[in-house]
Amino acid sequence: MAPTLKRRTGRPTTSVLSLEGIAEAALRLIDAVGFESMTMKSLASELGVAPSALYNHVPSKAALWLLVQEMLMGEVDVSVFQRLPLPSAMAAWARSYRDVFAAHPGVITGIAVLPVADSPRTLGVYEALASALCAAGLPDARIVSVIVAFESFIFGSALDVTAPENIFDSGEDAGEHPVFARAVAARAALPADPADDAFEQGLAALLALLPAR
Amino acid sequence: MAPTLKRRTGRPTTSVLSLEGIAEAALRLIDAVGFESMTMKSLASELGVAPSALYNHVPSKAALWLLVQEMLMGEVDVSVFQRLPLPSAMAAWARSYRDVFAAHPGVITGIAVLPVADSPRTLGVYEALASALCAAGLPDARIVSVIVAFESFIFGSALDVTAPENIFDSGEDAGEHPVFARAVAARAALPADPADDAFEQGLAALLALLPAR
DNA sequence: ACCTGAACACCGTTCAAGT
DNA sequence: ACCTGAACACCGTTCAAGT
Repeated sequence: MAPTLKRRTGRPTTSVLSLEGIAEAALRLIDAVGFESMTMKSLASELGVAPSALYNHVPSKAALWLLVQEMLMGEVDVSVFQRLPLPSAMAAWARSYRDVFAAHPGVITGIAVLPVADSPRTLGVYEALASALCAAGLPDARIVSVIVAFESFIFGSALDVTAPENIFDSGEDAGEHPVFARAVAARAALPADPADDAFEQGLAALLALLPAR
Repeated sequence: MAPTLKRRTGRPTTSVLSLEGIAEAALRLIDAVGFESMTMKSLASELGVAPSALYNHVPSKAALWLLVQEMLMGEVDVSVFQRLPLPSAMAAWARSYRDVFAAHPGVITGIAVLPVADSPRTLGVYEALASALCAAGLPDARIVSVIVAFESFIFGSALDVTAPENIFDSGEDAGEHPVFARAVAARAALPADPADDAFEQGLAALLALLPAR
C-alpha cells in the first residue's frame, strides 16, 4: 500500500534535469513572461521539480543566465563572413543578430542587468568579425572600434523594441508638439515596417565605416 | 525624562520628505550602488525615514523610477538646436545624451528594465529634434526613423559602457582568436580614449543620414 | 498630512534529510 | 548523485496605529 508510483522502470534513469534542458526552459519562460518574471520557482515548476533541485546543476541564477546567453549566441549567423563580401556580410550578420533579439525580446533586458561576458561563442563571433575587417584592409587599431559601433547600434535597436510603441499615439496634447506629431503620422505611410526602417537606415549609414573596396 | 528629542523647533515644519528630495537621493543611490541594489529600504535609510514613509509620496518603485528618468532628461542639452547648424547640433545633442549616461552608469540598466515612457520632457526633446530635421529638409516620413536610429546608437553605446572592459585582456587562449587579440592590443595605441573612439566613429557615420545642405 | 512598526507575499539560496 | 522540504535573509508593498 506504500506509494511506490515513482521510478516505474527498473533501470535507474539518469537525472531528470540537464543543463541544456534547464537553459532551454529558462529561455522559453523568458520569452513567455519576460526576464524579470522568470523566477527560479517558476522555472522549477515548469520542469516539474523543486526550486532547490536546480542548484544541483547551476550555482546561481546569474550563471544560468550566462548559459542562456551562450545558447542565443549560437543562433547568430557568422557563416556569412565566409560566403559574402564584407559589406554584405556585415549587414547580414547585423540583421541576424538583431533578429535573435527580435525573436526573444525579454532577453535584452537581461543583457542590461547582467552584461554579456566573454564566452567561447562570443569570442568566436568577434574573431570572425575581426578577420573579415582585417582582410578588407581596416587598420588594426580601428577594428575594435568598428565592431563596438555596430554592436552598440544593434543592442540599442533591440532595446528600442522594448520601449512602448505608442509613445505619441495618445495625441491628447499634440498641439504642444506639432512637428513631431506630424512626423509620427507620416511614418505610418512608409512602405516597409516603420520599426525596420530605422534599423535599415542606421545600418546603411554605419556600413560607411568599412574600408572602400 | 521622556525622550523628546524630535521636533526641536516649535514651528511645525513641513514634511521631511519631498518628491524632489526622494528622486535626487534615488539617483545618488543608483550612482553609488547600481539600479538593482537601490532598494526602497536603502533609499529610506538614506533619507532617515522608514521604508513605508516613501509611499506617502510615491505610489511604487516604478513610479519613482520614472521621476528619476524625467530628472535626467532635463540634463540633456537641447538648446544646441537653436544655436548650431543641424549636423553640429545633432552631434552635440548626441554627445550630451551619452554624457548623461556616462555620468550615471547605473541608469541604463533601469531603462532596460523599465523603458523610458512618454513624459513631457522626453516629448520636448523629440519636438526639438523633429523641428530641426524638418527645417533642414528631411521628409516627414523619415524624421522618426532618423531619430530612432540615433537614439538606438546612443542607448547601445551607453549599454556598452556597462559591459566588462576586460573582455579579452585575460589572453589565456589568445591563440584561438589571434586576429581579434591583435586588434585589441592595437586599440590601446589610439590617440583618444578607445571607448570614445567607437562612439565618435559611429556618430560620424550616422550624421550622413541628415540631409545635405 | 505624514510617519512608524508589524505584517504579507514573494524573491534567491542553503542545507539537512531522504533515495 | 540528485531531489525534497524547511529555513534564512531579503525584496516591494499594505495598513492600522500613532502624532
